[in-house]
Amino acid sequence: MVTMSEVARAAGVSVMTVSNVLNGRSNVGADTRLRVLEVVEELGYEINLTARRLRSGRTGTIGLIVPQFDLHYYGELASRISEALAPEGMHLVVEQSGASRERELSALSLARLQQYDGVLLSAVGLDMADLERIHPDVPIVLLGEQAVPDRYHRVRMGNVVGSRLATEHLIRCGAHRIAVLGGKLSAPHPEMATCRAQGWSQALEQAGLPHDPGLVIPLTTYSIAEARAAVATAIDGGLEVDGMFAVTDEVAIGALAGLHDAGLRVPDDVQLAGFDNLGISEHLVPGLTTIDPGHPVMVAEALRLLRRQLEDREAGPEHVVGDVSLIVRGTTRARDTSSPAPG
Amino acid sequence: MVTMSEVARAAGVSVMTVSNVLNGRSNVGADTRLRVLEVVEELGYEINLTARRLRSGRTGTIGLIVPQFDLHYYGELASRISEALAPEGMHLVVEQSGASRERELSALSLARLQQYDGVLLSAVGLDMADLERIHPDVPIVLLGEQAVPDRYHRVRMGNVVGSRLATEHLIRCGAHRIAVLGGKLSAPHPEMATCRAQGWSQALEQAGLPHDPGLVIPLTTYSIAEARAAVATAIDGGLEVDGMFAVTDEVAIGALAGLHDAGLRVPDDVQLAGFDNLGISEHLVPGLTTIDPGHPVMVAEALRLLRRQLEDREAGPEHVVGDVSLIVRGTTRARDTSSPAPG
DNA sequence: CTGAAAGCGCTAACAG
DNA sequence: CTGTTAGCGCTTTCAG
Repeated sequence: MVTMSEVARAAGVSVMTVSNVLNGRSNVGADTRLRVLEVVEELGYEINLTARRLRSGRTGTIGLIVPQFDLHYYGELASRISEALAPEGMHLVVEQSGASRERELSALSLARLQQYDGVLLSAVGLDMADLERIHPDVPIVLLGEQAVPDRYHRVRMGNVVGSRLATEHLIRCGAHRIAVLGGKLSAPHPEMATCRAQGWSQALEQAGLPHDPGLVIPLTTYSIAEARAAVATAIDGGLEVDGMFAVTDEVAIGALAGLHDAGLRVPDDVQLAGFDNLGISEHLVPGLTTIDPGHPVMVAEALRLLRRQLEDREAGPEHVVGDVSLIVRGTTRARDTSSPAPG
Repeated sequence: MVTMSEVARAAGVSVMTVSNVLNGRSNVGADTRLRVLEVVEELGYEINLTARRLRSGRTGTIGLIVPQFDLHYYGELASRISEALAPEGMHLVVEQSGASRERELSALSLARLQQYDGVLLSAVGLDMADLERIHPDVPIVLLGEQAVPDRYHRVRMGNVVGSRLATEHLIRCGAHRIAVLGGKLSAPHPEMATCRAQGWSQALEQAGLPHDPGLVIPLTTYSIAEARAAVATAIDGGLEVDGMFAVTDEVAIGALAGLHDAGLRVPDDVQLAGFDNLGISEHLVPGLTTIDPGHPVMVAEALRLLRRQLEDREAGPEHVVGDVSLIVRGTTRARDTSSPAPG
């Protein structure tokens, strides 16, 4: 393990000069700089980031904490953020909180947070009280829908609007009985499933269509497998629908399989719309009609909020809501002109 | 920011005693321990992991470096490893190397590697020479197919066997002209695409079927979108096949869409098999016939090799190859008994 | 069972 | 432009 002082000795300079060279500071002569770099190369020296961090407090690393690596949404999110950070010379590391409150709390321990210059937190298990208790001195931006104390910076999607858009589209295309897959009518605090169910019920209400609890197919993990089983079971159990709004594309994929299991065709028997516009959604057969939450903007905003806090620790919290748009594909029919469009 | 010495002072003990309590060492009296813990709680003290790391060298963290977060295979891998590590009190952080050689090399800089107790590296852009040059003093386990210097510990899938199995199954089910999507017939060093193409050609050769370069549909990113376009283009360009072996499930998903674009039905016109058995593959419509690489065993082996090195830095390198198995689903037809099964 | 001293490798602050 | 001094917060080592 080569240290900086060994480099300094070999180059005949002080450690400070080596440090200055390595940090690109301009207070080093050109020839000295060159000699130092040669020795660095020669000895194969690499800086000890841990020591630098202990001394300087900066880490050069942003942490992203997500509930599960294997939900496609989070993989895409991580990928986007990582690419956006690279040009700024920062790098991203991703941790999985495992969706359990306990592990999420442990991921959020001050000890772990301190390892990052900033943290993007896509929490699901934490509630208001947990977040209230935490007083990190690391900039944090919350991604997602849970209710959070005002002092947190936060970026979230236009859940209600998007869900209403998707449901309205199903209605325009002729669906009259529309289930919500993964929806939740009430919860102690707003969360993704309740926000999206709200948009669904708003659209149905406005169109004078039923939106009773019988049309809600609840889910707990939002996995493809669970969604598939839930849909097949619901249909086999007598649920009659001609449309379905899935709260995420991930569960819409499960719905596609579950409807097929139940002997129903999409979009002929049941039309389907999702939310998230995953990369894969375009390439399903049929392509999934869905809501695009404007991923690039969301990522850019999240990083902007982080940078603001990095530059000014006292920056007042901002609360950004993304713009959504409807993406029409094959799981919904061409607009049914025989039935009057509402609104 | 509360420090250990503040806790010590408040508890009326030395920092060493606080350290001993926090590390669960047994050389502290029960009452002292209790008092320390009370003060820790009271002051909201949390250990500074950076300082601990600088002094002790241990980090409690394993790093996983993958080319891309948004390929489903890596998301699933990361999720599995993270869950397997949690019970051991270690935790996983994942980095994206971005598939470019440059960023992969930067992820592999000693500086970055030193931040982990061990590293699981799923490299793609690195070649033999790069890996030869690196002499990390952190335990590393390579996951994947690239040729690596002997001194590296390594876990890989049964690529050739699996691909042969998949192709043989297509043949048994009546396919005669079988393309390989994403295959590569030659490369400077073995890699996933060449290994899997090799299994494909072995099966065809043995059955006396064609396996000429015209049946190879090359890919560069192995993304769904690229695969879809490549398949549609190949078919539109006159490629006539009744079977297709996709080197990954990810590209098989693209093939499903591309074949549909080209007006071909799966499995009626073209049968399809993939490799990886992703979580989603079971839930496609039709379900994807694929090769299961035995994920749990691969993960367990990778962690075993890591532990071995952690316990004994001089542990001789091991080279593990996983067992594969064929998973038959709807993208292949029931066995075609009218055509003689080969072999 | 508890404590004092030393130092991990680096950088901030200042002196020359 | 370069060097010296001090110390980040912890754990190792050794002494009581």
